[in-house]
Amino acid sequence: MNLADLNPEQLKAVQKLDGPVLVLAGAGTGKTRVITYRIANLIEHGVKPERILAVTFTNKAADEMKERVVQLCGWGGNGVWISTFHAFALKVLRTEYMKHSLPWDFTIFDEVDQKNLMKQVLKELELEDVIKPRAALYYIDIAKGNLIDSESAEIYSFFEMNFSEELVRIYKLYQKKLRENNAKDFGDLLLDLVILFREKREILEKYQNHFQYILVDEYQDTNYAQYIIIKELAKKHRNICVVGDDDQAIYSWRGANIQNIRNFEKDWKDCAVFHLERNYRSTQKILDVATALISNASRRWQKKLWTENQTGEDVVLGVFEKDIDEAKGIATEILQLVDFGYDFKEIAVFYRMNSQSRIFEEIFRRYQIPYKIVGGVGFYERKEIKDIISYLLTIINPKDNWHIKRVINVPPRGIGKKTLFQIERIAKEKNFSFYEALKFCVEKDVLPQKTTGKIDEFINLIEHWRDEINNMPGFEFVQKVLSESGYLEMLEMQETYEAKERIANLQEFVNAVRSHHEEKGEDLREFLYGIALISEKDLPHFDEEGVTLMTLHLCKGLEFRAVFITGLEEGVLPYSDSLYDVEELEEERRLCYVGITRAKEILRLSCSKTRRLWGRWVYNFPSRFLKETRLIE
DNA sequence: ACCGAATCTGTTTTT
DNA sequence: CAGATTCGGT
Repeated sequence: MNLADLNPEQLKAVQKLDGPVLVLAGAGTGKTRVITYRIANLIEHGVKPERILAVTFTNKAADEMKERVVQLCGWGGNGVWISTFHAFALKVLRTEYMKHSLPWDFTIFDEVDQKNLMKQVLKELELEDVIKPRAALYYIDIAKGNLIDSESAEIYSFFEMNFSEELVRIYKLYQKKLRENNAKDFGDLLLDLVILFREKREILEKYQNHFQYILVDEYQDTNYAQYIIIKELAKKHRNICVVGDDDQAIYSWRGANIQNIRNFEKDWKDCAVFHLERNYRSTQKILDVATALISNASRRWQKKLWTENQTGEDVVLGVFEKDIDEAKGIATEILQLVDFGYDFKEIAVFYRMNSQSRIFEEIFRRYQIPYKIVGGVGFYERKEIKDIISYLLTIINPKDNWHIKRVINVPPRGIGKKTLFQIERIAKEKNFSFYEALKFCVEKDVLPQKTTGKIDEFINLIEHWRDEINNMPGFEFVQKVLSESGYLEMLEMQETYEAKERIANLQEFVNAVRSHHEEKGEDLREFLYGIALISEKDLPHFDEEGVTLMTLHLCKGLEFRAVFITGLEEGVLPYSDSLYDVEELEEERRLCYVGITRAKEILRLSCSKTRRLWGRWVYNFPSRFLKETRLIE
């Protein structure tokens, strides 16, 4: 580590090791550098790496941080606890549950699982016409983020709306079903950690004592639960350093509370505050546009970003007739940039919603521009991937009543709806797990002979895999399950383009298992138990050549030499639902600001007069943000 | 039990 | 427009 790499403000933030520290870091001001150097500095001052905790929001940020810390401090850097909030919570919950003989082997439900479960809940309560699964899940997630569990007294006043009674019932049944499936959702991870800390003081104290130094990245995006977790953990040593930028708060819809960072100075009275305002990333002209836009935001910390970088190219606005023209225009410009010596992977295209990516895919293929889409339908959300994961979870966890139902008839084994219903009934009556009920059916011969035979075959298959799982490396085992289950065969028979794609995806999954094993030393079990926390962003895109396509939300924390921000229209950016809500509009502006500040040299904004949205042609006005940046009128 | 066709529905952003 | 769901024929 060389402290000469830092500017005066950065240096101060890195050297003030003890006590609460707030670092207000504007976009591109070397935030990550401050965090990593701080960690390195702590270690140099004799702090044991394992007594430092650094929390981030995405796995990608965590991995990057880890890498840079190791670069700075060598092998010792590996000991630092660097992880996302959710991964941290998961790790503590598993460890402590195991120690206290609580069910530690729960699975984590992803969005699709959550929605399916919620559908069941609503059906059972006959509330399908009252509220949609998505909406119900949203309210529950917000409740969890505010530490309102389904049994607490405040729950009634928390849901203050005309269907709060129903919501409470929904919440309770949803939690009951999660428990029955030995599962937790994302919100539970944080909520249950707080509950654990509250119920077992000695556990909290153990972690309080253990972590001498705590760092939090993107603090402006923390929700109440995360805020409490950090506050409690830091109570003992009071060495807490948070880094953030209220101008880049874009997750309020997920329960993030911008006040957490705005109130930090009140929470920690004697805290030191450092402002990072020197931007190292963008040209002056890009910064001017960003500043012009964000100066329209209210109640912000006054920051004045400055740079000694070059003036740079003008920021250009492109106005197009149709969305397809926009895509073509951008494609043309990308090819020009490449002629100028830019590399495809130094260029990014941002948009508000995933659905906008389609048209770029189409045009880029036509123009022979290599591209990679980040996000969208996540790799781990694809049907075939969820299927193989379900097989594996069924194999390693006999109590899993959820995933086994997903795979029992995929490929078709002649075990249909009626049979399933019977088995569920038996499971409920006898208080068996689904798997136990299956075995029971075979032993007692309660079902038609034909079906019994089919079920027996399935059980034998599972048992066989359970015997074999420890006899070979994880990726080989996955391959084995794929072929012995008949899943691969089923796809191969289809001989369609789509089926081929699916087979390729499964192959990629096998590779992912292998690389996780080789790089992180994780065994198959660990990999599976954490899989719901892995996002598309972490897939090995690596040196893949190509223009990056992604949503504005995903671009935070990244930078590119050239950036295109598309769809700057009223109703798209800002998004239509936010047009009449001041707070939401502010967040849309910040979202746009985040996108702009990713650009190092070239920034192009664009809008289209009409575009096909949800199957219809819609006519939009240019975004108000364009006026605010003074690029029009 | 299975498959394909017809019909319905719901549309942001994500750990 | 695409995905999920339902329905009807085998």
